[in-house]
Amino acid sequence: MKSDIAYENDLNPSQLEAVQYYDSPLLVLAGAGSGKTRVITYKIAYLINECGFDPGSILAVTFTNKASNEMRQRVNDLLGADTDVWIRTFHSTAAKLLRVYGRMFGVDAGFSIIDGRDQVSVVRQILKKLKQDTESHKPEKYVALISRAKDSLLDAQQAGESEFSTDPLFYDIYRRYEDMLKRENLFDFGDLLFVVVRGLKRSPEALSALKRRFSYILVDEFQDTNHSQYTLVKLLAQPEGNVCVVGDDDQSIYGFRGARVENVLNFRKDYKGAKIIKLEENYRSCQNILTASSSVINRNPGRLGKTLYTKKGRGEKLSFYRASSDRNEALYIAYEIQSLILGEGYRFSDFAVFYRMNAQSRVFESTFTQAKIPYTIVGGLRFYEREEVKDILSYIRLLLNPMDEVSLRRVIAKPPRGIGQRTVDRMVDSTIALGLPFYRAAEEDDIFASRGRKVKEFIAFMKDLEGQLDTGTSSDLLTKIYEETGYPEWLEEQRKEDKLHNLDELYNAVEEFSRRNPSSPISEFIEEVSLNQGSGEEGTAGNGANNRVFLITLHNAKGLEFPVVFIAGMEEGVFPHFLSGERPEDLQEERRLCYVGMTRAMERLYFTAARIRRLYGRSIERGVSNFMTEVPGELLVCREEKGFDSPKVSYYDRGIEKKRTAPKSAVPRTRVPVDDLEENTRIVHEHFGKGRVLEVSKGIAVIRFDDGQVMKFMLQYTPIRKDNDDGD
DNA sequence: CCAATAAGTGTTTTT
DNA sequence: CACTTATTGG
Repeated sequence: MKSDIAYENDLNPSQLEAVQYYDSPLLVLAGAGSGKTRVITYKIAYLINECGFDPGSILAVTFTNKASNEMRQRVNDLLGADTDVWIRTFHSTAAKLLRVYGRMFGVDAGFSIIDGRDQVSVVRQILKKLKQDTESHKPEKYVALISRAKDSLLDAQQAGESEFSTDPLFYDIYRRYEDMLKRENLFDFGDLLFVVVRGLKRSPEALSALKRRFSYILVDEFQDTNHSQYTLVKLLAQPEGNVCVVGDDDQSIYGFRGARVENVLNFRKDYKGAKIIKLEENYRSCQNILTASSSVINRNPGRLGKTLYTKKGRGEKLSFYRASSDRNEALYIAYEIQSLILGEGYRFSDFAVFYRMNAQSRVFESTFTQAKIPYTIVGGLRFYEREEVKDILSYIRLLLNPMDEVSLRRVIAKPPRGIGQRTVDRMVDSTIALGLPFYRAAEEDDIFASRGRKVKEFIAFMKDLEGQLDTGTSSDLLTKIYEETGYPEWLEEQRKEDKLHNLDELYNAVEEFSRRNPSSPISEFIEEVSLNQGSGEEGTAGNGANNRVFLITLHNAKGLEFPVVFIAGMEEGVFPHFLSGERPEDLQEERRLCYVGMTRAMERLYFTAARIRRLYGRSIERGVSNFMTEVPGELLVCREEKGFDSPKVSYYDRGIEKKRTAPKSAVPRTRVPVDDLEENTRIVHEHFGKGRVLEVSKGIAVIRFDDGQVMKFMLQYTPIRKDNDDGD
């Protein structure tokens, strides 16, 4: 196929240089919105079309599945066909290598992958065995330590030798954790990379095999690489230098999971003759947004420093709104979205709401549902992490890997079948002692028999299901599991409609998978969902397939862009998060996160805060985030919520002391008095205060508020009423 | 020894 | 609020 890509036309001079350069290792310092994905995708096309690289020998790594899917799509569009280029996340690259070259790496390629919550339950198990209370020794803390050790390529012994932690208990826990995972052929996320890197270091054959396999390597979001990821790239790309990394030190936001910005800063030292190209023209944001975000990020010391510029106009000023409560913060955003749609012709999909914590999404979900604003939640409690979905998947995992104690413990009492903790402990002990999967061990050890019929029944039906594993389709197997476990009936008894619905969704997902990959075993489905944690049907509401507002954490927002962005929860303690307050580098990472959020916005950028926020069942009053003071005042329009009666306290929050609060539904209550609105009527809007009606037609009112703002509202959904001040 | 219920508690970000 | 552990009744 002849190449007809207009490189010179489609790319600016720096981008073009980055695409065409391949004489030595290349570091592209790409500012926010400077077209870095464009560079990577065009470079892949260029390598194939102009330099004669075999597509299958190019490896392009990203951090999220979302990013890799998008990149594949764009490469396919450029090349006009489905490409063989390896476009994968780091973890999926490592998993694939281990599945294919398991023997070379000395691992059993039938391993299962466990997620963070499984890790916690393993550590909890270990702490129990060690008779340590989980109050003072939090499992999560040890999981984090273990993960960081693996990121740093330290096993339990090496961690001990290098005094990785000051907690002496840690090494014992880590060692037991390793033993258990090994015994059960389980890999956590950190293992995937750790085992590959260790294998490459130990085995020159493996290393040279992979070097032959991959002739060029591209890495996206290089500032987010941890030590093991950095080492993997280095092993594959040194000394040949066939590598291009793209990153932005200002967007490093994953320090908490071991990312090292220094990897960007040190690239030139580690790769001899490395070329550095900066991309500084921003194609995304208006000048005001760019200026404001630069002003924020400038507070951070030790940056490489870039000067971003744009040819776009100044655009609107940024806006800050402080609501009285989290609920009213969400309402404000809902009205603002409706107003911009009516007044400026935006669509729902032009908007995104960013927040620091997943817990903040709930209030937006309920408020948007009420306001009839369709939304999509990205991240949060993902589909494949939901209890009922994980339970069913665990049955499959247990069938695929009968040594998997984590899955066994998960499913054994779901639904309850008369087998408890104590019996499982015995089953597991026996399994360990005999080194056999539990349903083989049952034949060797009458401990199982002594527990009577219940255990035998469980084993019998698991054996039966095992027999079904290789016969029939994946969806047949799922049907069988639904039938034999009685899980759906169990949910039905408890009236868990949502959960039942999720099992239907799961069935659809499996069926869809079978259709897409007719010859693939169900293990590949499990692999996909284990690594692709973000995919699947997310929580959605409203109709219209793609025209939805995005609700998303700041971390997940990286790499995306939206015409209008709301950054919610701009409160000290929420953002920056109070746990990041201790060390200055943590605060700097929060600031980079703020920068990432701000630079997603193309045309309009709003900050919002709540004076009082309900979180973890408590209502707490908080001050405004210090980040707000870092946005230049002349670029920011600030407003505070105005209530119906009092300028400060809203109506909704009178019952902060856990007394009953105002009626749940704001919509019907506010609809009443507006029917007779006409031109020139004085009104009060719950959030924007007093104003005058300029125009009313088809249920939409145009209002000029006393502070000069003109906004449009759908009367049906807006808390507005006639101003009766004169009368009283 | 199992399973349902009550009480208590900690509060981030993700592959 | 959501999730873990302690308790009690079977």
